[in-house]
Amino acid sequence: MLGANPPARQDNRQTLIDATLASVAEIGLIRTSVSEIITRAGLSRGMIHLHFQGKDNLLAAAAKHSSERYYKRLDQYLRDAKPDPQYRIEALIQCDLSEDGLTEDIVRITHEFQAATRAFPILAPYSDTRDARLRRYFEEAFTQIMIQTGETDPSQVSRDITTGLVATMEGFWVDFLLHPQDFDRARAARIVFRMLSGLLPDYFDLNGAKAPN
Amino acid sequence: MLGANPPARQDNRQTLIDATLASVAEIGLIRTSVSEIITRAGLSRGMIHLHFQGKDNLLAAAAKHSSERYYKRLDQYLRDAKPDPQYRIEALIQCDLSEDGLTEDIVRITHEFQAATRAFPILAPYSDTRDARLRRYFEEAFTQIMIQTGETDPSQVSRDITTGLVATMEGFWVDFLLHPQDFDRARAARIVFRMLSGLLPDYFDLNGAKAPN
DNA sequence: TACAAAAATGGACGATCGTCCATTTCTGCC
DNA sequence: GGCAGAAATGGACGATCGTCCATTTTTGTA
Repeated sequence: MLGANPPARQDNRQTLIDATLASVAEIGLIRTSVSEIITRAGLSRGMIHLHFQGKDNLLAAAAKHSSERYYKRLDQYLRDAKPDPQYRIEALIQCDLSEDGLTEDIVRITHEFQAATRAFPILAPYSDTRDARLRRYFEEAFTQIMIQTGETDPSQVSRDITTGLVATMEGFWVDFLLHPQDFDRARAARIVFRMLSGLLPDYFDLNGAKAPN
Repeated sequence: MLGANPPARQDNRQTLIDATLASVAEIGLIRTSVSEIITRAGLSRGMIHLHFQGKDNLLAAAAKHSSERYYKRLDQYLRDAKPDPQYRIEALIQCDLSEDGLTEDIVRITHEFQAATRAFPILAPYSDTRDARLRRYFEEAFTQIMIQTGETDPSQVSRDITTGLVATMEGFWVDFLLHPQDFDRARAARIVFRMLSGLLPDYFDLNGAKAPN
């Protein structure tokens, strides 16, 4: 029957995606087999073929879901931030280091998919979107600041600062991945703001964004 | 016979390690099977068991070899650097961004092993040694600088700057991994030195280390 | 040259992989 | 209640996985 129980169909689809992400986070992509996924999902083998036509498409859907979940959090932090660019920048940094944005599961999943791009080219579109979106938001905000400061080449300087900042945030994720128990979110934020206050002392101090004098 | 042809034995051992690293770089750890390795090495299946008792040990040996290769380059750059801490720091940065230190193969291998730590716990000791050694060298040099500047808490500040710098370098590696063709080594170095010159303007400018005034 | 030990070979093994499909179960309408 | 048709099942399939070992080849010494 057309449209018969579409919610249930979507439920099982999502259950498979959730089980895949849970498995990737817990035992890694290498050990995430079809059997492992369907066991975690509590469904039968055929479901993967029915919903995704194969394992690769399921992995892609899982990567996409993980990526979109990250976007949503980022946009939510931006909506809650003051409109001035330095506060938007602070919001992005805090989001990327927050307890709900940077979890062991999330950072593991992100890095597993990043590393697996070579073996599963289908994952490529979702493997660096974190960087891409974060970069765009940062760059827009820094360009606003550079225009305010009367910088002669606002575009180049904002691109440089953005690249450095994104790299630093990415590096903190790797740091967290390798040493989750030693990682200090507040210290990481302080370090980032120390760096920014060195570059833009009128807009940042060690505690974060500040109102221009 | 005891000691019979030990060079050849070591040759085949190293051939297996090289083949493993080449496979990991080219097709990823997931697709790096025993068959793949022995085909690349031009040896027979049994050699892995003979030399390494199993695939896991071979992977660990490959990770170790890759890690030690990184050390050697780092130490060579340090030996060639001027003794002042800012020049040592510059040397470490240049090493980590150089054309022989940061290649597509190396960065892929590094990230594959990092991500695989969960599936192969035996790889853990070699997965974050890059960070560890780089961190130690940086911190020693920054501490020297902080003592020179009369900083009240040289240890804490140098640790913070080191953590931020290592994170940034790590992030550039991820950046290079995802976009090797777009990556600009000189620009990456400039960005790092821009960051450092903001923090320590007496020791760095946009071009790198400078002699204190 | 003959011999013993190490090195190297490559096929066999059971386990597990991902895919596929014949079958059963479920669901909403006539 | 009967009937499509979709949803879901789970076993079968060939391929490939990593391991292991009986056998052959190579090597250095006696």
